[in-house]
Amino acid sequence: MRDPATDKQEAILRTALTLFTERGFFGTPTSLISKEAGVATGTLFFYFRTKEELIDTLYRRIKEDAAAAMCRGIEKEKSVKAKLYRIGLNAVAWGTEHPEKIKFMEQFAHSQFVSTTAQEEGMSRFLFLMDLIREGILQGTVKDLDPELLVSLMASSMSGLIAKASSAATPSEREMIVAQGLDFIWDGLKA
Amino acid sequence: MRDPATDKQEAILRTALTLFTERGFFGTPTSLISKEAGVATGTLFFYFRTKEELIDTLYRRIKEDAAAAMCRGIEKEKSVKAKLYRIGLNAVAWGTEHPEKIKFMEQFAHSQFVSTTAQEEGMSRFLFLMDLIREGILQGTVKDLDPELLVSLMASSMSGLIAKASSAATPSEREMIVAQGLDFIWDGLKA
Amino acid sequence: MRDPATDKQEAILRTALTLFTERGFFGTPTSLISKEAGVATGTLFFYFRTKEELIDTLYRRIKEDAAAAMCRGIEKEKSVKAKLYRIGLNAVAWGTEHPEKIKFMEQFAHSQFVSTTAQEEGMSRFLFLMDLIREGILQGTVKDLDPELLVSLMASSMSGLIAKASSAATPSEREMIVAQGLDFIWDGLKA
Amino acid sequence: MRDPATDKQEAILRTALTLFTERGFFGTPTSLISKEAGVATGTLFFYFRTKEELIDTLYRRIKEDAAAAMCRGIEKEKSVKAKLYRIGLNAVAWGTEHPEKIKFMEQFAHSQFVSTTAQEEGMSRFLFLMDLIREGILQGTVKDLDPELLVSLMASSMSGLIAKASSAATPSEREMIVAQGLDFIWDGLKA
DNA sequence: TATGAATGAGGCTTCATTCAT
DNA sequence: TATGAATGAAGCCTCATTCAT
Repeated sequence: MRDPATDKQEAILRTALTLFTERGFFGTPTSLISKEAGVATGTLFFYFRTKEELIDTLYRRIKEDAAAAMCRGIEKEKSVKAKLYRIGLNAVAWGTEHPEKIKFMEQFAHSQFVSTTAQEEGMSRFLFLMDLIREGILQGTVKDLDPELLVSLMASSMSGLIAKASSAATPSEREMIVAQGLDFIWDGLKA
Repeated sequence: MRDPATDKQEAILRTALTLFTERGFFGTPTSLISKEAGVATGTLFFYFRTKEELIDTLYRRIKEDAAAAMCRGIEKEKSVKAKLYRIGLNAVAWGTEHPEKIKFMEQFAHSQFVSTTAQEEGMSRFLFLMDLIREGILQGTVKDLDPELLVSLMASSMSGLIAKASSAATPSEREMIVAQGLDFIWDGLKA
Repeated sequence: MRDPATDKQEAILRTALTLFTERGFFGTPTSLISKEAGVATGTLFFYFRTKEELIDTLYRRIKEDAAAAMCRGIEKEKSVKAKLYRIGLNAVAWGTEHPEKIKFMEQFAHSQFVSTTAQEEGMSRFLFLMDLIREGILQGTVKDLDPELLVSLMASSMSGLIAKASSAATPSEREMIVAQGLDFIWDGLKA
Repeated sequence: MRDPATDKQEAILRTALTLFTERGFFGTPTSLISKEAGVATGTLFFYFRTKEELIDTLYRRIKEDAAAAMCRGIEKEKSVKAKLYRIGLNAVAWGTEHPEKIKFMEQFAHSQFVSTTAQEEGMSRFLFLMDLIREGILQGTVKDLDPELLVSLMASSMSGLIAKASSAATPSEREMIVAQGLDFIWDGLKA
């Protein structure tokens, strides 16, 4: 069923993600990636022309994955508030399930190393958040401020919340942290 | 008048900060730092045994600087809310005045490259924030939640706010962003 | 016909031996070795992870070579005395034919630089000498002293003899030196 | 009573000897020597213009010391054999008392690093050995061979003997080793 | 005499990338 | 597609030596 060629590419991406989060972009030689992935050095460069391209590809995949995860079930919610809570819950769930991906994204965002094209492109995937905020403003449930500012504040608090939630000792403790954190954010947003 | 020995060390630190924020830790060879600082290669390693030690030293300096800047004038404020606003204003002011330092700190925080000793040590400088939140809880003006969580949420939103404020086109626009951002944070915190 | 990969490794070893004996371990940069061997810098480190590993490998090869050379034809000799003479002749012949190898071994033996693992391991190759001495003692033709002491004395005189023989002007002079040197050693050993 | 200046020079020489034998010439930076000797980096280069000059000076001192030690009491002995035994005993005694000096000499002798001037010059101090051998030949007690060869054989066996004697567990064991070793050498030399 | 900050050439090694097979 | 030997530029760091004080 599987294309064996694609399998190698996938193995490289999977291994790269693990190693990058464990050792950083610069602490991870491409030779190590190929060794751990069980392919030859040349194979990596057959699928990705440069190390940077490998990193970019990884970035796009993860961003896509994150966006998809956050939207899940959002259409079932009615109010803007409920939708934002759903997004928050999804985000935290995804973040705690894939801590390597979160770590990768953060490393990527703060590395001067990488081409900014991928960085900007990725932003577009979160435009639905902006739309949601705008909707809330129109309805009068969200503060009538610059939507960009609100999205930015929301996103940054969310990233702090995910970090905190990931370090929770038990699932129930995590749930409480998430609930309180989402309240913080909503109280900050609401009109 | 100046101690010439100290001058060279300072020149290295100053140059390193600029280059690290422009090109990243790994994009900045030590040879470039010494050249730009106007000293010999060996001189850098006379003052800092390794590149890592240079980065750590820079980190500690900046953290210290940031903590001092944030506390400025805090004793004049009476209420917890006023104190938090003052801290917020200070933080944003410092961040927009020293964008390289902000950039450096973020890069440092997300780099697997660097020893975590400096990282943990740095945290201790911000314990006063925790104390302030605790005071607010006791007074009933702040939500009665885990203070660590609140500090974490506050700090992360603040970092988003600083980024937004730094990109403001005019001072008056910046002021507005800051005011709105601090309202967001306070509304999230308040009981 | 030749494995081209092995050829490069051999070229490196051959060049390294020459340069090490001419200029010493520390007077020979790895960059010079690779240049003279006609390979890239990286190639040397592809075959030998460190300079030390290169030196160790060279040491083991030479030790092996020496041991093999010394044993040559020994089985044809009957008496212990004849065997010892044969070994002595072999040793001197090998030493004068490969002065670089002798020089390398001496430099290696007296360099704190190098791992002692290779050093000890090498000793095992000369256990047959000990056995021969023991046999002579049992037969009553060799002094009944600690065999280790006798081997040690024999080996050290032999190294002096090789040095002297190598500096002989003519082959016939060399033969005479060797004959006299072996007499010295045998007279020292015999009961 | 002591010239304080001379004290520093002596401290440097003493420290250098220790460090050189422990870590090798190349494993011992001059900076470490000065630090351990308790002087400034510049001071070392005030007394010795280069590192090489320091090593050479050390070499000459030790060679002188060794020659003096070996001759001790030789005039009391009558026969050539007795004199050679006395020299042998002296040599072993000196060698086991000053293992660092032996180690230093060997390292020096096999290092391409160092100027050969000092090396050759040092040889002259042992001409008395040659004279002694010549005397033995004239008397008919020593083999009538090239005296240079005999001295060379004797010297090299002696160095093996010293190594063996130094590793003796008890003084009485050492004495036995030395007696047997000197017998080996004399039996090799005698007519 | 003595100091130690400063120098800079040079050493070892790494690693992204290529290319013949 | 896949391999892995080979490349060589470039990085970090060492250390003998100098010189102003």
